[in-house]
Amino acid sequence: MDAAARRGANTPIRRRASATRQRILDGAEALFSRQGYHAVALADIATEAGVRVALLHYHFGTKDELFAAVIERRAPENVAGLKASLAMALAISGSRTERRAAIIRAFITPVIEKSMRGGEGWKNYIRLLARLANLPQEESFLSPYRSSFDAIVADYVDALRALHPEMDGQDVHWAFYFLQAADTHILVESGVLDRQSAGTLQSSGLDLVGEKLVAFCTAGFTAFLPDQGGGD
Amino acid sequence: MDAAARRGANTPIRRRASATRQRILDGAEALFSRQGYHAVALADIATEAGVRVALLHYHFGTKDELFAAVIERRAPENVAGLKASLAMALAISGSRTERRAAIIRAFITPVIEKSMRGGEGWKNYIRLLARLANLPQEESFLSPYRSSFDAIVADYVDALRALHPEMDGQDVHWAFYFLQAADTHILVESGVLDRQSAGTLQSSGLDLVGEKLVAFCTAGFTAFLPDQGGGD
DNA sequence: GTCTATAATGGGATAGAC
DNA sequence: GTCTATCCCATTATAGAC
Repeated sequence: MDAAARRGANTPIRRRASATRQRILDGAEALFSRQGYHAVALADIATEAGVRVALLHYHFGTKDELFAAVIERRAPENVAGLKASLAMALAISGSRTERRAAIIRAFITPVIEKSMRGGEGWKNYIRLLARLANLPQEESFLSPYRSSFDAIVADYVDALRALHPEMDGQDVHWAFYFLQAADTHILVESGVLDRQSAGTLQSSGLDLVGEKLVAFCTAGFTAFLPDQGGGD
Repeated sequence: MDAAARRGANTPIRRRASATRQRILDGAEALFSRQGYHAVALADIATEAGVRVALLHYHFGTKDELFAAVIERRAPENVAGLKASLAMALAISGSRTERRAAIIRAFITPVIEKSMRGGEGWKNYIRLLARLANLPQEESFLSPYRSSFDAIVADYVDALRALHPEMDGQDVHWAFYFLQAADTHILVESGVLDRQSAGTLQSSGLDLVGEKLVAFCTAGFTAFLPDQGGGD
């Protein structure tokens, strides 16, 4: 039986099944990202997706496995986006400060881009990842995703080290760590900024937040440059 | 009946009750900080505290109320520490960069101090607060604590504004927002740095992390200073 | 693939004895 | 104040009809 024959026989069912799977993943993604793993019941997800609870088990197995499926669905595209973004940034010329800013921007903006203009699903996915990044070591969900993400982070750190050979290698790690820390926090949209600025600033306007963060972090790196006099 | 008589009659019982309450709070604090609200069962807390589940209800009511009690126990001391720390920082003289660093350090170090040298309870408490700070707006636990914390943050922002009148007022908010974002992340001890640096750096050594973060953020603020040429 | 029905356990909360 | 016993609802997961 060749591919065409197989598809001819199975397409209608496969289509519907696949659509159902996507809707379940969408619902799970939305709820997990807003309430966290433990606060969400499978019944909630089923309602959100407009299906019966038994279907979740049929398509994905246990709750843990469904969660993992949510994480893994968009992971490759997300990592690929970061990889491509870094490659483009490395092609940019200019002063070292400009090139440093380009690398940092290349890390921050693709994720914001997906969150702001990738549709509701991406927005939820990014928030979910950011949430997970803010969990203590003890809670180790998403183990599979971590390795590929850490690998791409290593590429960014290497790029910054190559740009600043005069900088202590460990300090580059520290700086990038703080960058990531701030980045993951803003992507959760905790609302602290909105409250503390009494509404004059909005943390949900991620485009602006991202640009401000790039500026802040680019300047932050200068803390670890040797000769930075910085007097006044 | 005067205070002495009342105490004379009730002290033994009150003592024991109070000790029990503290042990329950300690256990709840430890588990909530490591696993989050929803992942922790009252039975877990009871076991951790070495008491029966019914006692949790007797002393604190519902699970929500127990959680609130955990937050509120150390909140006043924590806020008072930040307030005192800011006052001391404002008395420091030096260059504007030095004074900016002093204010930033005054925000970061007292919390680290409590986490590192305040005993296991404080360590757990700080991690719990940091966890909560990384939650989306939707999940609004700790509402009572927030207002007092936001008030002290406002004091820090005001101090930085006074120090840098040439800086756009909103940019000061942005910078302090990023500072807080990075700070809350490191206090969770997510372990990302440890993984990404292959163990050569440890995010659990909060004293060092704090000093690096102060340096990074102090430099980060210069992004929003008007005339910063920063060429190379 | 999707449904109904149900098993099996877990978890928050209360009553009442001591 | 602390204990035992228990209620009752929520939740995960499976079995089997369609």
